[in-house]
Amino acid sequence: MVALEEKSKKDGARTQERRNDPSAMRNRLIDAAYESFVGHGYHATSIHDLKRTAGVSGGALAHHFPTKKDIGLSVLRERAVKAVEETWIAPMQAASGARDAILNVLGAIVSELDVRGAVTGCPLSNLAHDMALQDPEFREEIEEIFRQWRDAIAQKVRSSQGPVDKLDPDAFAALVVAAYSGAMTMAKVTQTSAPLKACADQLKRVMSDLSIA
Amino acid sequence: MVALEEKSKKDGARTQERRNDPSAMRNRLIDAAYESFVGHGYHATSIHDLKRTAGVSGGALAHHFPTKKDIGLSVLRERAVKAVEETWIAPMQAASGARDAILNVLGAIVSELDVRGAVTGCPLSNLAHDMALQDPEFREEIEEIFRQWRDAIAQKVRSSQGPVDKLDPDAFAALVVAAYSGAMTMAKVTQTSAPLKACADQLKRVMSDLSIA
DNA sequence: CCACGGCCAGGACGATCGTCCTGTTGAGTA
DNA sequence: TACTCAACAGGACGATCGTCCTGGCCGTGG
Repeated sequence: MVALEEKSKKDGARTQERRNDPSAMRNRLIDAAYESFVGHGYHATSIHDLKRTAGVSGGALAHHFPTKKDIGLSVLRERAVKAVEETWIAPMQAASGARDAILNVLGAIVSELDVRGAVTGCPLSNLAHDMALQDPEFREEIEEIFRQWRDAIAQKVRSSQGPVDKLDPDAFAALVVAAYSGAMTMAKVTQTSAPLKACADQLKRVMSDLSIA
Repeated sequence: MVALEEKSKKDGARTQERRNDPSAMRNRLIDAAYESFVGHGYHATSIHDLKRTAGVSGGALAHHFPTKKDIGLSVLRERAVKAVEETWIAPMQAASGARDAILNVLGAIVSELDVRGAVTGCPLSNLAHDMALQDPEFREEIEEIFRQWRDAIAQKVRSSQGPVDKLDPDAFAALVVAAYSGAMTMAKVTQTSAPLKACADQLKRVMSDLSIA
């Protein structure tokens, strides 16, 4: 360390095989951040944790994301919105009836929870809880994602029910999102899929009684 | 501080008017911790924040709560459990019918949100999200509180419905808790009581259709 | 009244926080 | 090939984290 510089001793353990690939580097960073923010929380995740799990240097991180808030916003805008889109919005739009679409999504998530051991909860809900009140920009971003989520469900409910039904599609969509989100919170706490199963069963019965196709 | 000791100069700005009152000191600490943990989150709250808001010294805090985890456990056991008890369990047990009890609680909370400007969300849900996976003891404690909460609702539903109804009280209680918890998450994100109102309306209709008294 | 132990003030401690700085290397451009 | 700047490595920086230590004060049992 003092005078014995061994920068290229043999060839072993080079510092890094550096190759400039900004977008890949950026994606590694956001992916690691999304996983950690969802799994452990925004505040519980340190910059050092991200550097370690993503395997990047401080310089690279600072180059792509000057502050932690920048990472948080990018996670919301480029990962959270996509997760909701793939898990909920796309299946809703693709399905023929609202009832089956909702129950299928819930069933798929129950299966997924049963396969893997741990339950980390609803990603968006997790992010919402410790990011929403942290910064107004966070809150607005999350609010928009929730809105699109509810709208996709409400839209399908609207097109699936008869013209004379006096059910409010928006309010019912809010109930579905709330029930799922809250059930995932309890699933996270109990580390089982039981709360989600119970809510899915109840929603099934409710939709039958409310004549939602 | 060196040689010029001015411990009783006139009488102004004494260090502290110390009076040993351990239980009051402890309560101030837990109250401040509960408020901050619920409002800003467990990880987002530092020990220094607690010392400042509660107005206690480091020595006092270390005496009553050696570690941050100790504060967290005490907040769960001595405040969170009581909050759920007062807000939900007691009203459920006191009411004659499950339907009115649930709708009254939801209505009261909506009014409360409208009175004050900000929405911090469901206290237990907030605590659950960034404490449950932090420590197994946290998780078990929160799980037990959720269980008591659901049981109180299920118990009232059971005693409010006819003997031939094939509704599962436990599953329906899970739906109520999940819907409320999730609605409060959205209310926190939108900073309005609208999501909670929507869910309350839907639950009202659902309970009518399910013949829950 | 005295001594003793619980109670509490204030600050030190190493670790780690988020950010920024310096220097080097990669890959286009001319 | 020579130049240039974005992309990256590695570490320094002050601030703050959670914890613990020293020492003085309070109230109670003897």
